[in-house]
Amino acid sequence: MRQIPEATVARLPVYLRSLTDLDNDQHITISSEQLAESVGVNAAKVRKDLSYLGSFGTRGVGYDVKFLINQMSRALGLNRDCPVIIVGLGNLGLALSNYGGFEERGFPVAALVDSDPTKIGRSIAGHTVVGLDSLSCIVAEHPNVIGVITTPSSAAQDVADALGAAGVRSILNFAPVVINSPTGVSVRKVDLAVELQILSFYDQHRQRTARIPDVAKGA
Amino acid sequence: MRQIPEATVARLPVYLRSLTDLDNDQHITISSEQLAESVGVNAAKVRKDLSYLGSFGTRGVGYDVKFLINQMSRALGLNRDCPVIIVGLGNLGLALSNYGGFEERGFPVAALVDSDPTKIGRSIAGHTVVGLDSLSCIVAEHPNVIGVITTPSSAAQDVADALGAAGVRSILNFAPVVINSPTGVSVRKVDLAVELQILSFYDQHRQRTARIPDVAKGA
DNA sequence: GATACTTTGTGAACTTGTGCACGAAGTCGT
DNA sequence: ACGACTTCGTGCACAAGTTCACAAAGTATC
Repeated sequence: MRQIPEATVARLPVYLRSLTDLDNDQHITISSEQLAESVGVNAAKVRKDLSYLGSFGTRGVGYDVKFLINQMSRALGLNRDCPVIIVGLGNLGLALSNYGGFEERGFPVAALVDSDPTKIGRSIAGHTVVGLDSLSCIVAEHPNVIGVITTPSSAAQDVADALGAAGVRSILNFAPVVINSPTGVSVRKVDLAVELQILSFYDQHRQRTARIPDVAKGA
Repeated sequence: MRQIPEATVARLPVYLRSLTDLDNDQHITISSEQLAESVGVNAAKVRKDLSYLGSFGTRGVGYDVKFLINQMSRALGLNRDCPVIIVGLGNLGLALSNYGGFEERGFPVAALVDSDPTKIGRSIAGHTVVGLDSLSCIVAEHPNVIGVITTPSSAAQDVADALGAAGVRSILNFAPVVINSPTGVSVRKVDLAVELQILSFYDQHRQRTARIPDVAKGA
């Protein structure tokens, strides 16, 4: 099978969610047209994207919802155990630890980590906070774990390196700083201020340039 | 001045942060090469991006850091008052309300909104929760306010419509659902599960495809 | 002031992503 | 079984974004 384009990969999770909703609503099959409408893109794009996973559609009918969910989950690696470690228990880290959204969507919290000795040992949202030295242990137990960095910017690079050294292969970075990925580690960044600033830009320029670009790509 | 490409707009906030850091470190000027390194992109791209704002560099020297910060802030509309309204005080909404990161980065919280009568009137992080009917009042006081949706998916579209009707022109949506933008409103989406799923994909495919794409574009 | 050096700004090639349009392949009704 | 109809899969042209490469424009030194 050919290499899946980056733009397509970024859309697969969005399709997957729509499909899950449709499955819950008892839909058996769906056409590219319908799926396209529900995620807000072009139907041809949907078909092209899905075709990278294989030829799963039936002409004249559409795609089997359950089957597609299965294939897509497999492609995204969601049939494995996919826990997260939250590193940095400041405001945002605490918030995310108490936010149940991770587990709910198939990414259970494996551990909470902080370097502050006064925080280590505390219990937060059912987890006992451990130190950075416990990383390798955690990774040994959860080989596919994803590191979530919610430390201050100044600590982010060091934490990323520590995660990499401990064998973590994927990092989601909330610290507002560009991280130099350790070798073999992929990093994605989420930055709320950046999102707000982009919105601010388009708001300020709205008057002169009527067009408001579709900004779905922001995650 | 010509229309600024979308991809460039998404990078401006990242440049701005690097420049702010550099300014704090007493740097007076910076070359495109250095700035490129600090945000992890190609130097030519930096120059082209900055050239959309105007010809602010000096050949043989580079860019004046403070001047560039100024121009960029103006372009992003950050010299205005840019508050946010958080709508939906479930787990994530509460988390973000208590997270101080918004104000810290120039986006003070103007109000907390929920539709649940048992939540209205409560005080959270120094703000009294109000109902959806108060939206127009808030917008009247804060014309450039950005709506942050942290409701369950099922309520997101209705809230977006209510925000649009109240005069909000920018929305940041955390609900894992595609919103149909009310006319004249720009919407950006942040979805943590999507980010994790993308990471999961590349992790699973790492073995066979050595290349790990640089995923900086994720916000 | 002339020469060597640095760095910008941008035209042009190249890569990636999008959308159309249409043949292929299936279903459905008769 | 056959024709009408639906929908997929994909080749192709076009648009957007990236990178290269180099002239232009400045600084620094002697």
